[in-house]
Amino acid sequence: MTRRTKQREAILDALADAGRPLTPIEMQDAAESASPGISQSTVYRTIKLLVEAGEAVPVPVPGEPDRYEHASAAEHHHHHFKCDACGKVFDLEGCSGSMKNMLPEGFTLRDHEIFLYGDCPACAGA
Amino acid sequence: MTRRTKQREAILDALADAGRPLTPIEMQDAAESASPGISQSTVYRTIKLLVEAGEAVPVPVPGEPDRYEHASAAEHHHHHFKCDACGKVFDLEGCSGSMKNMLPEGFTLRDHEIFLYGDCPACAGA
DNA sequence: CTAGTTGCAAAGCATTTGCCTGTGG
DNA sequence: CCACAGGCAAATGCTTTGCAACTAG
Repeated sequence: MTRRTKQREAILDALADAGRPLTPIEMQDAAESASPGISQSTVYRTIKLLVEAGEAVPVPVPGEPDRYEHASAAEHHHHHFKCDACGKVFDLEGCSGSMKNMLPEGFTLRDHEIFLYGDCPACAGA
Repeated sequence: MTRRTKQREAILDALADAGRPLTPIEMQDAAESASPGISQSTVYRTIKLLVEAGEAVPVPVPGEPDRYEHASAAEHHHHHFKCDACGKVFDLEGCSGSMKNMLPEGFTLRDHEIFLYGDCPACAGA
């Protein structure tokens, strides 16, 4: 039912190698060398499959299309950083703690998402 | 150059009255009674104008289209809560503090965004 | 073999833009 | 008056889907 094809390997490898969340376009570019001519439909379909299979995790980015990261990155609670200059999203370790003190009366808390913005080392240096 | 029309008043009033960030669709619905037949183009064009004029502020929601809130709500630093059940976004007071401890070596911090998820009082009660 | 996969092109959505009519000042 | 605004519809940009050809197992 889940067949092993070079397109799927290319996409999963791209995610694993990147070490950071990728957009569908970035995945397609990264997969292009391992599987030339790979189509966008395949990229999107494969993303959906990988997410359902738990091998990839969607990373919602405020105001932008979702990115996706390899499941191994999602094993621990973490957040993300987006570079103002190059637009890349990076993983951040840790979490500043509970958000409960921000919650008004009557609301229940299930999860939270934190995004930091600034410059990544490569761009800050330039 | 900025003409006062009933469509623009309807949209600005909708934002002011809502007291929480609205999607373009929600704005159109809310403006419908004050300005029947208002078109989507007008809603989007007006949003853009209001944002440029500083009367409305975009609220980026992870994985979803932007919402917008009235400028008065953005005068102080705050974050947002999204209800899992009804999908509405609410303003939250305060901020749990600095995020600098999450930042790896070499990154610079400009801003941050926090989103909490759970149930709002209306939905949690039901 | 043959059901799962792929590529292409068309279809969907949300948002933007062009164009011509309408109207605020 | 007449330049700014509004409504409609076509155009975008991103993502999904239908379909016929292809291929892994």
